[in-house]
Amino acid sequence: MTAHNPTDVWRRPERATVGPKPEHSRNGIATAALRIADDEGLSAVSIRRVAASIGAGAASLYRYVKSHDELVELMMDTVAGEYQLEAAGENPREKLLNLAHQGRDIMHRHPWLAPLLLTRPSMGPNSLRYLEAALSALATVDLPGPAKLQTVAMMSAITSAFVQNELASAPASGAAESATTSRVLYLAETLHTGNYPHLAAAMFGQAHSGHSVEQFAGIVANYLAGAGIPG
Amino acid sequence: MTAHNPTDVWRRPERATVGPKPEHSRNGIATAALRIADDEGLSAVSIRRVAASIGAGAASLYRYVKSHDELVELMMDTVAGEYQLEAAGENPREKLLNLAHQGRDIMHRHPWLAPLLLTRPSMGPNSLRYLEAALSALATVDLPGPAKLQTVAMMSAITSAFVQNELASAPASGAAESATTSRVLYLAETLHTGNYPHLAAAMFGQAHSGHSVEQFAGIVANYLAGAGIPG
DNA sequence: CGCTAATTGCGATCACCGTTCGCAATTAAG
DNA sequence: CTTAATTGCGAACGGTGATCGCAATTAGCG
Repeated sequence: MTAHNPTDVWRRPERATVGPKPEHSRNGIATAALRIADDEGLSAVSIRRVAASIGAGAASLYRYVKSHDELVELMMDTVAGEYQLEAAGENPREKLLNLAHQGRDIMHRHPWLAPLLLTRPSMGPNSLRYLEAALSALATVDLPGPAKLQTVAMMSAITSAFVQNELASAPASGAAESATTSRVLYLAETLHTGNYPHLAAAMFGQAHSGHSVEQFAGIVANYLAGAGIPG
Repeated sequence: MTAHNPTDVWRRPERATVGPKPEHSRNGIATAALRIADDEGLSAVSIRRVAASIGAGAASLYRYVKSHDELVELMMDTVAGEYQLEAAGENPREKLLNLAHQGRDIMHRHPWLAPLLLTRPSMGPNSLRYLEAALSALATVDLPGPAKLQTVAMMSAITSAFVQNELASAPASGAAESATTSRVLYLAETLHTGNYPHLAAAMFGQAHSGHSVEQFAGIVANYLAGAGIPG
């Protein structure tokens, strides 16, 4: 019956008024989880693993976090704190573009982030501060509130999707290498059958022209312009 | 050492040349898994659950599918078969828009799809046919192959992200209801603190103006126009 | 000060999960 | 008819998220 929501973490006080001093903190736990995710991927972030990495018992983590999803929520909000929100630009479009570039950098630093952002909303204080900053950049724009919200959401989605493409086609390291080559091999086989002629033609074109950053800037800027954000 | 790739399903023959007749088929398994996912969500699609639903032992499923990921791959390709690829439009932009609308409909029929499409590539025959059709719509467009590919990928990502927004803000049914109201409640609390003024203002604007379909069409059309797809 | 009530850490345990193994039964090919 | 490959599957392994109950700790109150 109690289908807990991950965002409930933010409604609970971090520290109780009575009882023994907690030996750990949300921040410490989030940082530990973050390091594991950066090093070994999100799937390595299990309750037991994180608990062990800070020298705690598995069940103890549940004093700080009510579910695994809440742990992830903590992680997401922690990295959302990496934004430099005061950074700005000449006009609304430039300001948003600035945020988008920062988002791309953050997702490159934390490869597990992009899928999460595409999959679930994050509502921690840092995430809300980011949203607030993005909307603040649109303060002078004459658009209904929900439209502004949607524009920002769409920009974030585009950013995440783009980064995920980048990461997927990046040089696979170690164990993931065989997986990637296996996929490429299968694709090569399939394309040689003669079905999918347009696909075959498209993939044999010259590799991406220009740098990835510029492509990204172009796509986002173009989207914002079309959405009515002045620049 | 053997880090299996989900796309390996498509390299194995469905049926062996010798041995007893299989009692099931990839299609039957995919259909059963699909029904479960539609009814109870993707998390209900476990090997044991699917096996039981077709009257098979858990270990038997591994004769058809080498991993849970391959099962998901089967599901994704099955729903990719719901596209009507011969449907068209007057110009490239209209043709792609047509595909985007179909994609949106499919994701509405199968709420578990959008997150998957945003998260992993699908390379089954039906998925490739879809890609081929989309690229075929761009045959007359003067753009390098990789750019066409990226445009299609971006359009799909935008579609998935948009649908996920739609589904998230849709009337939550049953058990998910409490989760949604809990989130709204937390948001209301937080906005009343006075921080996040722009956020508060944006959320109190009139609800989405116009129908969702039209917003979707506008966003996609605008993106395609900016990407240089003639219409 | 001492008592009470709340809170912490956590070992043990539960219900699942994906996956592997070994074996009996079935079948096409030589 | 024999042989070799393939199927179905019960049993088991290691791992997961989550819960429970208990001993230890602590703030606030009388």
